[in-house]
Amino acid sequence: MSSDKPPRGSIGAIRNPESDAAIMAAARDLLAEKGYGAFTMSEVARRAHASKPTLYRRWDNKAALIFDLCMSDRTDRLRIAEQGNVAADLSAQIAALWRFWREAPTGTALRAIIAEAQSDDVALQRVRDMIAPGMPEHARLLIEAGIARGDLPADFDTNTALRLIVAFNWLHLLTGQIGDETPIAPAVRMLLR
Amino acid sequence: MSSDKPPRGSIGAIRNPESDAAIMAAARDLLAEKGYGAFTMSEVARRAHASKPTLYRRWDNKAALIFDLCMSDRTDRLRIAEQGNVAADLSAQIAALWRFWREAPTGTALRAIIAEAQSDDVALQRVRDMIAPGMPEHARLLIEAGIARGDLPADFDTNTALRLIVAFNWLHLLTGQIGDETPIAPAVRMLLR
Amino acid sequence: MSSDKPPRGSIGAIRNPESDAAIMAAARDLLAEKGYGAFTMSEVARRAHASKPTLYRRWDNKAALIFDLCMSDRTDRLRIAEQGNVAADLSAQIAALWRFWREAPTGTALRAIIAEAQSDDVALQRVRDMIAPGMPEHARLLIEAGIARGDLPADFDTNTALRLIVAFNWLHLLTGQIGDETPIAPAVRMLLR
Amino acid sequence: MSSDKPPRGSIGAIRNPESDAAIMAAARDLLAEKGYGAFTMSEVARRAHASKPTLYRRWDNKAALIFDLCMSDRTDRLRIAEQGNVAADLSAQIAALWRFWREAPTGTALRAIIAEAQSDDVALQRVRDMIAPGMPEHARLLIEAGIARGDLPADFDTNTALRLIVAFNWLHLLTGQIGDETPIAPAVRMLLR
DNA sequence: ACATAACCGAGACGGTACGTCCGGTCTTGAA
DNA sequence: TTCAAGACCGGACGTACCGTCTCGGTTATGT
Repeated sequence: MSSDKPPRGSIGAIRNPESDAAIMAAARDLLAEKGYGAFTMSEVARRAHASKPTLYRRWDNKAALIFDLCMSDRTDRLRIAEQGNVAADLSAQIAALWRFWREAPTGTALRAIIAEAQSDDVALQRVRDMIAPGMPEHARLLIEAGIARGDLPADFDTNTALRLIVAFNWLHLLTGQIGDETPIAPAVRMLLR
Repeated sequence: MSSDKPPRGSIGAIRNPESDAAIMAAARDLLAEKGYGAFTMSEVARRAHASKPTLYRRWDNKAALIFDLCMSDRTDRLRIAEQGNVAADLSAQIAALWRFWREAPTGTALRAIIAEAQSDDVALQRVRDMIAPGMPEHARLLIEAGIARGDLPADFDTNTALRLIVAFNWLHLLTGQIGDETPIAPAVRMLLR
Repeated sequence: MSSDKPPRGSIGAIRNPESDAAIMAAARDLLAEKGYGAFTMSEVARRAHASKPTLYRRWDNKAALIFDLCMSDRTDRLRIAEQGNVAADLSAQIAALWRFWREAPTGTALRAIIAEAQSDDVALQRVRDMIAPGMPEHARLLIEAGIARGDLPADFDTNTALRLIVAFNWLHLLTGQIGDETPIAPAVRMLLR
Repeated sequence: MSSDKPPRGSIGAIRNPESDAAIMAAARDLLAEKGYGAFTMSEVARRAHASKPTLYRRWDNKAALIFDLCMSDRTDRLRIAEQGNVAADLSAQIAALWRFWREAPTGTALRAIIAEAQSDDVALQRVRDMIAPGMPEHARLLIEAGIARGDLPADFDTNTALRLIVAFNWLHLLTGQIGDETPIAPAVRMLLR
């Protein structure tokens, strides 16, 4: 899964894009297999058949790499079959996100980057940018569709709702409680009235 | 602030209770002054004029100490002058909590323990216990008073609301955004209808 | 050769003298087996069942360790059976030194430390101290005995002779030519008249 | 001093002879300015507006470049006004050599190549060749003139004397003590009787 | 009165990750 | 075919922190 035996080597004076991919893949695998506690730059380098300087040429530090890992594979499996019911759709989407976090290592990566941000100001800023107003776009689109449809009042406070949704997701992620999806529906119901 | 100059020394075959306090104080100060990134067991020991074994005799590891720090000074300044308006009271209480987190190092400690919990299962369990159903008791009392008063419907989903409040607080804490209290009121309004 | 399996561990708040010995032994072995090019602090640590911080607690850097290695086992096998002939005795002594340098890793260590001194001012100063006036004491004693005996004139310039002897030894050491002892006698003859 | 701003670029299928000179000049300057510790192939390339492959196309490795540096500018300023007194002439010549080593970076280069030779067999062989019998030619000529003149006995052991002179020079060079010329005269006196 | 036992501060220890540095090789695209 | 530029691997460097361990000493308790 993480082995193209011969090291890639340089392809000239520009960075080898293969390396980026190999490193990211190795990092993803490592995070998935061993978790954040065993996530080591040296081990990532070893698995990617890369060298530590190559890693640090591309990412300032461990936190930056994990952040990229976080960002790299979002917005994929989060497409849901919308049914025109805001509450149901939003619940389904959150459940899909939780499922995604459980299956891909993205959930673990996000936990890691949030942890890292508690002692690294640069990482903190990046995390802040992740939750800018209107930010979980998928959710915003659902809500806006609901408003357009008239299911939600025209003056619905979308940004506040979105922020509460993010907060709700993070809380469950950070406490390792994204396995049980039953809390989702009541929360969504409360937010939408 | 962290100096009772003469080292305490032993008081015999039982543990010196002064040490606990001195260590906690040193830990609190260190966290307040330098933040979680510079929070080191060795430095805590040095400041407390204690030794590392003394620390580890009382706390299993760094996470346990930080957790204790978190728990030690809660539920103090969170008394607010209730006015009988659930939304206003709840907002005031959340604002008071944020203020408390800003002023005391408790906020930093909570951030630290959440970070620690991302790679330490024992810490994770402790964090989970912190947010058990009905858990921010102060808030629960306010909501229950509102239900009793009739301001909130009898079937109001208190636990879900509480969880959303916790999530909302954590999100702002973990992203270093507890300085601006304006998001509080809209969020509370959304939760209470 | 370098294995007392159980790691030594700390003996309290003072440094474990066993560690010093174990590290020095490991360093000596490594230098003898693999040479200066493969002499690595990590490898020394590994062989000594010590940790890198333990090495660096005792020696500022690689150069300091090698220097100690140099100094640790001098003036041992250099006792020769004096015959009362200054030239013969001095030649024998130099030959004994070359033999010592060949057999013990001290020769390699000295080569290493001289090399290191070319890019490390602290090491340079240490090397300078090694060759302070009157410094190869064994040789000085032989010459002084010769003066006392009347074999050498009373105004014999001992320090200059000593310095030339050191220079001669170094030249052959640094060029890997301490195996052939034939150049010794003519040189000594020239120095003593 | 090390800047011909426009990079030279290729002149086609043959090697650009300008590069050799530019690289040597850059290397010389770097060695003179920052010393051996900061002497880096990358830095030489940067200063010479050359690339590392260009360096390695012409020199096998760092040691080879430094060696060339050593050899490139010898036997220039070492002409002295001979006075027909072997001791005086030899002393003057050694002093001139030391001055040369101090002023040109050749002294530093020689220190560097000797250091390099301690962990590189090829460099070691080159260094050995530098001190082949009869090798510091300037000094040999002076001594041979002295013999011819009758100042030195016909059976004077020139090679041994030369070797001791080289050794003496190296010792002072390697210990950074070529600034004080007072030790020269006594040493020469001892070697010539 | 004295021995015991648990405490204490100090700090060294093994282990291991971090992020940096340099030597020598490789590839591109231009000349 | 050469060139400049610069990315690449490999691996050593020296630092930091965690949690453990031992020392030498102090103090309350048990005899």
